[in-house]
Amino acid sequence: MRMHNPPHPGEIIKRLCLDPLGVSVTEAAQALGVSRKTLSAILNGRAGISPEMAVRLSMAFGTSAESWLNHQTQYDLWHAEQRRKQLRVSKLAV
Amino acid sequence: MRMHNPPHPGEIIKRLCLDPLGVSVTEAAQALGVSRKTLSAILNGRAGISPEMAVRLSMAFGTSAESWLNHQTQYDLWHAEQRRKQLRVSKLAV
DNA sequence: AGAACTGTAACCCATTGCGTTACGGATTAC
DNA sequence: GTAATCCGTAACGCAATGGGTTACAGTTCT
Repeated sequence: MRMHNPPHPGEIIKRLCLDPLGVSVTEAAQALGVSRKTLSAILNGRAGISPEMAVRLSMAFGTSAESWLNHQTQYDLWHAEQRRKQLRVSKLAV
Repeated sequence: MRMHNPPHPGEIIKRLCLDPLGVSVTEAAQALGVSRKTLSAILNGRAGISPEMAVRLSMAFGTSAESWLNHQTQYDLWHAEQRRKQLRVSKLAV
């Protein structure tokens, strides 16, 4: 289990895609075919990357959709793990 | 991109966890701390594995939460990829 | 027959992804 | 100094989804 809070995938999109290309949020949103608000929410960690958005990212930036979704999974999982102790679950197997 | 429709994670839970242990859906739901309906929906592919459920599964079956979430990610991604052609996205990078 | 297990429909609730519209702040251009 | 951009974000609405409870029908086992 990861010790440190992983960055939300939005930071990664900004650092690895938008910044290097010098693309504005507005331009990127138009290219992705989503509203500026939707992309902004992702970039600022107020929304996650949906499966469809992962495919859009792969199409616009020539990356793998899987990697984006994995970033999101790792992020979600870390937060879920933080609440592990609050879950009352009995063991069914060793 | 995977060619064949991957099984929904519910099938995997049933085949790898419930069946080998001879645990009923009712028993497993109680152990997991969720309603029978919730587990049934997952097992029959009418619901996905949420991050919290992945942690529950890892607690009950001694498996890794990450693997369960990855199964779900692969499943979701495959279905999103099926609609890739319907997405109008412009390329921003080579 | 009776008990246990299962799938599932009908509701309710909270969350979340996405859209549009609109506003205020910051930055840049003229 | 004024106008144009760009950006974050609040306020709505809509649809989907995870989860709970209750309830009914169909199996299977005792």
